[in-house]
Amino acid sequence: MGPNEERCSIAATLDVVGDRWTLLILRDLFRGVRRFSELQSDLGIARNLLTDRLNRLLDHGVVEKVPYQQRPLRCEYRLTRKGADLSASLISLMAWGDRWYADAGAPVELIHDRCGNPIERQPRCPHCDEAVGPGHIRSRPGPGSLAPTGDV
Amino acid sequence: MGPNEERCSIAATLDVVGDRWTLLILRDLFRGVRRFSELQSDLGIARNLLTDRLNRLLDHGVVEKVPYQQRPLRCEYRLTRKGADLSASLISLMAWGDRWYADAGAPVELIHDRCGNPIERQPRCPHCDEAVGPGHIRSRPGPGSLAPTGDV
DNA sequence: GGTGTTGGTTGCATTTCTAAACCGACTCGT
DNA sequence: ACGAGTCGGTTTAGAAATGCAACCAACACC
Repeated sequence: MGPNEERCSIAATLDVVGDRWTLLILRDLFRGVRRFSELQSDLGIARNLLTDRLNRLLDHGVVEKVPYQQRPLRCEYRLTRKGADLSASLISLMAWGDRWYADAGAPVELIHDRCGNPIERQPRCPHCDEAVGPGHIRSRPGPGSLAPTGDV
Repeated sequence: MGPNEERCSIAATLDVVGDRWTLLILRDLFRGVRRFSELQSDLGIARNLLTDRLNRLLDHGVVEKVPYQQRPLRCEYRLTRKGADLSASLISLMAWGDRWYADAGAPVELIHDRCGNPIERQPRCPHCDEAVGPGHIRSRPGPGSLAPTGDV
């Protein structure tokens, strides 16, 4: 897109999943909704768009098609490792919605499967062993760039 | 939208920022790009769309207009507290892009301003004191809902 | 008075999205 | 064997969103 897009991982990510429907599809896949018709009726998305978005996700290796029955051959869509790895992003978006729009409290709580305790969703500094708020994060060029530094 | 949208914080969030341009605008605001013309040329977005997206963000209280000079009165756009709070989401998206698309290493590194160490961007369990991967997160109804449970 | 900068608005062509009909492969009931 | 139903799509036509370029207003500077 713009001149500064090439070296930005946010833009790279949005090229793949930066679409309202795509993100909602991924949310449903995380929730265990995996079949075409289930996704369609759950989301209320037009069928051609659902086809298009799923194919795009297949192309990018974010989901894969897995047969759940033969004769007639029917497949469901599952997150690949790469796709599952988006959970942190969806969780962050959810955290923001919880915080700013869920007046009655979070509709859903996320918990660690092993211990049952709620999960923390803030960036944190392992060195200082504390959560790091928006105002205390800086950026600097990483191994893959020469760009200047700024605040995040 | 679909039938299951009402009580989902992800959908609520996407209603506000679930748009490719909106997320890129927010990224730029985090990076310190604040003026209309800077945003326009940096992103390569059409001016009418930029106007529209900024107004939408203003309406939702995610950004605010702050004069940076009088005569002629000119304003820049700044993140509110609510907007700044989206940093965790953008950071997660960036982390995913870094991981799956930055072959040469992350273009940008995020560090804690106080100590200069890189920030951890994974959800974690404060109880077990460890990072929690995608496969080890479960969901259950929170204080604001009656919905059934599933995996995330 | 003419030129430049900033922050827009307007109008029109192009792209994308929605809704609804249609289709192929198959199963099941009778 | 026939008709109805399910699943996973494709096609089509109209509505909405987007992109692009031109225009505009307020001012500064010279």
